[in-house]
Amino acid sequence: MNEVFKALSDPTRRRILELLKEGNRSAGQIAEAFPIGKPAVSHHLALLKAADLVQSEREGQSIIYSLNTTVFQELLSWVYKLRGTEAEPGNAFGGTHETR
Amino acid sequence: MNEVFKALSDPTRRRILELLKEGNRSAGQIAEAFPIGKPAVSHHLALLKAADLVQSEREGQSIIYSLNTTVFQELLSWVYKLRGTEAEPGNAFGGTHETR
DNA sequence: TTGTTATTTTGATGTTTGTCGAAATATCGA
DNA sequence: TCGATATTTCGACAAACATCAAAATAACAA
Repeated sequence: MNEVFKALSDPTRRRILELLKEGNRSAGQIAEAFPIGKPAVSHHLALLKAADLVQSEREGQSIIYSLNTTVFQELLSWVYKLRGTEAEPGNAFGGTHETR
Repeated sequence: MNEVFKALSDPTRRRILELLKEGNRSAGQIAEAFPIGKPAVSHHLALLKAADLVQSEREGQSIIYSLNTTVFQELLSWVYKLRGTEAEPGNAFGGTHETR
């Protein structure tokens, strides 16, 4: 979980996630969207992958990155615990464990 | 918002938040709960305060810290946007804007 | 195999960060 | 005011981090 928060602490990495939200992208396409070099982006992607926030799959010469939304649930749980009100919905219909 | 993520990227600061969830504490009480010195804890508290994650109020010689849960809502919104399913509940009864 | 494209790894550099001890600031009680 | 307690600020330092240019790796095409 520490890796997740560390990964989210950098603005570039958060914008990479927001970009991947729009659709899967190759490492090169992601790099083009930022004013930093490809090695730097590659490094950010490695950190995001280590945190399990993204997945990667080779497709020919390219490597396609995509969001891995499963980890976001853990993140949400952590925030909910702090906030006190234990809503923590898994979907739009209500909580997974109501607290009353 | 960047300050929030930066603040959450350190394990000690996250544990401070979890400690304050149990109840308000003075800076000294917080420092006692961690194996690092008081100046370090004071620094962490300053970052948490700059991120608006905690509030502080002087009470005699002590300064009492408490959670400021309002910022967590922004944090939740950010995660929800990424996750795709726009549930984003403000309470236990459902979303603030259903997406269908 | 040779050359081209896509991506990562390496080595180096400047910046930021977490921590410390010591000093400074603030409040209270005698 | 003086002394004790509580907290923060200062100055310094080592570790971690983001970035770069250059080299290395991997897949494809000719």
